[in-house]
Amino acid sequence: MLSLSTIPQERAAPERAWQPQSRSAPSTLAECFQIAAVRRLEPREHLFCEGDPRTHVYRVETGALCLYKVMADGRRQIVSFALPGDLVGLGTGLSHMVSAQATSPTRLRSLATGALDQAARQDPSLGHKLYEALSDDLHSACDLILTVGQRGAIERVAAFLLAIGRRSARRGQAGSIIVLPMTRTDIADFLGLTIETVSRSFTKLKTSSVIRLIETSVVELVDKEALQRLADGAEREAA
Amino acid sequence: MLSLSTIPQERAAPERAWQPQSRSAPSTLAECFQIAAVRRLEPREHLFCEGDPRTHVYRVETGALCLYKVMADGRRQIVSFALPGDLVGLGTGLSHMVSAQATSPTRLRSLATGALDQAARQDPSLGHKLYEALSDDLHSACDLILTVGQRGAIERVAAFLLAIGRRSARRGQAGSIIVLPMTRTDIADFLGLTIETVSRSFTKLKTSSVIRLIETSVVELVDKEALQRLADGAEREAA
DNA sequence: CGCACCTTTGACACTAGTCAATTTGGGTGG
DNA sequence: CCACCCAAATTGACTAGTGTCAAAGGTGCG
Repeated sequence: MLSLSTIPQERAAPERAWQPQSRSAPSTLAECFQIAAVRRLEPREHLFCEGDPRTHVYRVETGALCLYKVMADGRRQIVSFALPGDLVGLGTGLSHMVSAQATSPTRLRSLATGALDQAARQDPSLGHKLYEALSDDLHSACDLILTVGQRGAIERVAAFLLAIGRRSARRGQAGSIIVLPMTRTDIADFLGLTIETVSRSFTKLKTSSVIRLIETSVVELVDKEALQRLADGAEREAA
Repeated sequence: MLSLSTIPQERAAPERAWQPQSRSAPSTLAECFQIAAVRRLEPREHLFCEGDPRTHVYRVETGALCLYKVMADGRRQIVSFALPGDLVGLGTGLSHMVSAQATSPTRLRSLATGALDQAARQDPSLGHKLYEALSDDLHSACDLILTVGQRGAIERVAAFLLAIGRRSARRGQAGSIIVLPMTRTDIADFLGLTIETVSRSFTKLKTSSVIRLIETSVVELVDKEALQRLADGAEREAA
């Protein structure tokens, strides 16, 4: 990460795209996005839908998006949550393979795929950064496959809370209090459960004093070790 | 990653690695692997385990691998099957994020990551191919998340058979007869089901004449449209 | 203040998991 | 060639964990 001290901050409305502040082409990912246009989304507003042409790559500044797929009969599976710092829209297809919708008020920056590709051609290390970001996405996807394929309801919720906790920690939010910038429905569609089961799982974790519900979307992870044990499936007769 | 210009040969078969047929550095992915060392794996033999240092990238020639993660208590989730033509071991981490095990007699070629990275630096289009392969893996992972998170047992098996069918078609195996180079246990661990449930689902599909079991691992997809409807969740009161 | 929407809680149904027995298939040795 | 053996697959009976349906709180906004 580089110093953000001198970065031109965008303010509210006009959101001009960029002014060529220096003649040198941007070479780092951070520099690319510093000159990128800002966009705001209201909760439930879509950034793009599955099948739409893939025109831009986005970086979440604040708020959160969910990336999801839907089946013909309406069942929805959220494949990942994009939180501040995350890139959205990577990949090589001509069209998006998932839909992207804000789950809370969200600010993000957008960069035309063409511009990014060109910058990557000029600077291979930038290309590597994109490769790395995609690799991280795949890593997260594998973790979710494990969770959804093997864990029971409480295990899934425990794993989810720990994962969100780790991500906020990596963004500097120390401490054991985490904010969930999404509804129970979103969590359910992410974990492959129903809202009722998610709600019941929260209640059980609360009752057993492993977590504390400060608000419905603000959770204190009181006992992370216990949460980890639950996520790993203690409570079984061991294998 | 260091340069392993003299690629480590696996013992066993003669299978000489390469004869420098031309002095020009290989530039396409296919060329890179044509000069790569061959390796053979027996069923159940591991190529690498989760956490092992990531030293090589592999391409499956014949046979099949499963890539999986295991939980502390032994539950296993297969994250993908690598079939002929597929690349294994991509990504940027220092160590593998999954284990890789042959599910049938398998022949593959291995390329040191350092050599591949170097080749990619010389030819950006090769780097793009790797990026594309990783993007495809992510795409497949998302499909599996949808399957495991939202579909019922028969829906999962139907979707699995169709996916395998599409993949063999892409490799030139036309027709509706597919070979499953893995056990029922592997299929179960891939779909997040038990072997009993997988077996019962096969039986139901067979009974309703949607598939025909030529051998336990050779299936004829008699009615692909019906299979697709099943995978999409017809049989529900529509949403 | 009251209306929506989200969340929580309860009662019941049903899918898939568990446990157990049987059948099938492939390989080995007499 | 056949008998046997082991592993994998199938089938059955029963159970547990989630989903479904329904209703009752909470919370925020107009």
